[in-house]
Amino acid sequence: MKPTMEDVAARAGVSRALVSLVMRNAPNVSALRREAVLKAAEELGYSPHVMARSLASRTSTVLGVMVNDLRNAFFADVVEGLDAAAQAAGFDLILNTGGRVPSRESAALRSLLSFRPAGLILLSPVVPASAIEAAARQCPVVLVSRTSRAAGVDTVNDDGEAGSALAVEHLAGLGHRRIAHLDGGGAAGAAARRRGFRRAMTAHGLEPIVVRSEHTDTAGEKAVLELLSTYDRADLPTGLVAGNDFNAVGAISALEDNGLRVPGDVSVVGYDNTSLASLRHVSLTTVDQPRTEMGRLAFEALLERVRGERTTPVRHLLHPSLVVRSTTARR
Amino acid sequence: MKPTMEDVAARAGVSRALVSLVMRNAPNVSALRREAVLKAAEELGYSPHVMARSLASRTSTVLGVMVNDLRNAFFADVVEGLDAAAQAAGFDLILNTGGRVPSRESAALRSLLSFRPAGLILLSPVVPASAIEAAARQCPVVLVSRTSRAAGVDTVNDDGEAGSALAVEHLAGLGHRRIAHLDGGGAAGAAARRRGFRRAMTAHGLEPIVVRSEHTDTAGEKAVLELLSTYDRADLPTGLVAGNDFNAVGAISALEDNGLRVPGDVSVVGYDNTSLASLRHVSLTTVDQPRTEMGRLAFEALLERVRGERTTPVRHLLHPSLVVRSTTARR
DNA sequence: TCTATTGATTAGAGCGCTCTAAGCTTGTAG
DNA sequence: CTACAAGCTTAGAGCGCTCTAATCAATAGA
Repeated sequence: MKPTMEDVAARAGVSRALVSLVMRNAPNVSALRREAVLKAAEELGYSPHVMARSLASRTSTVLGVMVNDLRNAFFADVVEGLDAAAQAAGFDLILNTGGRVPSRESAALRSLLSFRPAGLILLSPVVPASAIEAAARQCPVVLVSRTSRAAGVDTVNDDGEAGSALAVEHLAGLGHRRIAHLDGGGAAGAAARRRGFRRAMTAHGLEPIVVRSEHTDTAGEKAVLELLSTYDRADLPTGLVAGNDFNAVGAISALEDNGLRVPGDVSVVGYDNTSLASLRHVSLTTVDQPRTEMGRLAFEALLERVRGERTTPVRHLLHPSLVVRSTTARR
Repeated sequence: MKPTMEDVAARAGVSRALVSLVMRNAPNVSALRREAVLKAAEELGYSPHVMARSLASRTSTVLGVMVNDLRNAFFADVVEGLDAAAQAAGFDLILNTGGRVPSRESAALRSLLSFRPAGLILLSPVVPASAIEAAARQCPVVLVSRTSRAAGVDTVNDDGEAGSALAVEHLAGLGHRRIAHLDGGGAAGAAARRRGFRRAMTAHGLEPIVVRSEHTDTAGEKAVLELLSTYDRADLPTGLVAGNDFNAVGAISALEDNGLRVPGDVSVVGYDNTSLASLRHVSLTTVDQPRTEMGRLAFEALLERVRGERTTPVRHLLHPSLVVRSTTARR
């Protein structure tokens, strides 16, 4: 059995309360006793029991994190940022996945709440807003990649509209006029990207072409085939703004299979700046969001709430940036 | 403030102990009272306080998980498998990263242990064996992608030797005689893969060629350039067993840049079967480990220990399989 | 009718800690 | 010599729950 505070106290010849003070390194403990306690703790291999501490102090150092899919590199990066910030501030993460299934997410949420966490960070949850608001009544909640109007909920999002606009501006700047967007459908963030594309295109006096697709490489291929069948070669869009990197890579494959060179004939821009994009073999021009930073900001927002420094909601909208590589060229 | 068991008891007109029984759905509670308690709990939005429960029952439903890098898709997959199994069995994960830095990992370990978890699962930790054994004295420990001789420690590893052998046999079967391995150096699992390569080659009466490399795409490129500079075109290896998928993709880029076609002139096999490998654009023949399964097995091993069903260590060595795609062809 | 017996319920101690209020030393001033 | 801070230390209640042992009601057996 692990030693308890009582054991340490006995060995150091002091009271349990004093051990407690030393462990929380409170002031007003004489150096003599402090040393003695530390020595005893060391010898016994004592370390405080977080749960007991949490119960007694009515405070929590636990943050509940729900991520719908860890395999998605985006979330993994956010969690990394989150973890780094949390660890530095002495918080622990309890992690759950909901798999983008509302019922499973609800269960995951309940499970997290039963820890009475200091706060909750939900990465792109699909549960109804009412469930989020209910959770927010128990502890501060930060949403990543999802919006909310609730007062107890902070949000951290990347500006998908701005990202698409960046891509459009890049292509337009290179002289492209016929530019198509491979739309991500119902995927997270797809709507904003589509909106941004439309807006930027009309702002440049260009006709927005939107092809329905998905955030996968096979869908990217299919979308290109559809373009090829609806347009004459001469009228084919010369610029493609893909829904994400996978989608872009699929599109590139299909283009090359059909004798079109990238970026010689068609320029392609991805979205997400995944590790895939940076491979020399792929070398995809793409839009990058500050993912780790998003995790850090989410934690920071939570911390402010936990500390009671802020009660009004904050809505972070992070600026994406364009990473120019080898799949885009002057028209 | 969240309602407590006392509140529910008061509302249902029963004792706190009865509420406790209902919450743990113990037998020997009359349907009448059970209903009343459940109703009261529902109305108050009550859910048990896991930490208090854990403290009182002297049991834990928390599993500590340390992963050195979540961005690595391998670990993310393992954690997914772990999480699914744990959730199904009513366990919660508390997650930490150690970043492959021994000192940070030790801190992470300490932090996990302060939760008095039911068990610990360490993914490819770099802390010294003594630290792992110390942890194992406090609770069962399962190691993933790392071996141990300690009696209190179970291990789950993929058979890297077998994986490399699979790749060699595939290439040899296609008629290749000059086969080189792009070695992963000190990366996790690299040693086993190298060993397996050597062994399989000599078993086939072939001369093993090993080029020092790393688990990145740029290192893959460099390794190929090195091969090109040391061999005449006619003597160049016709088969490459890369350290991992990224490495393989880098190698392919370099080969194509130098006028060699894949798989026309050179066949390339990757390792890990990452999402990258399955992209049609890449379509890499590669070795797949059952990653999610590894997570599941790790949890299962832990559960057996927690339940006291087993006290002798178990060493899982999982069989990889070959996924044949388009980067390998008959010589 | 009385006592076992069984099943349902509850009182109360205790898990390992925190925290308030009280107690004990000193040292210094009156 | 007494009074009184100021600085350390500790007693003890309590966090929300579990669990043992005791209580109580109801039924069965003699």
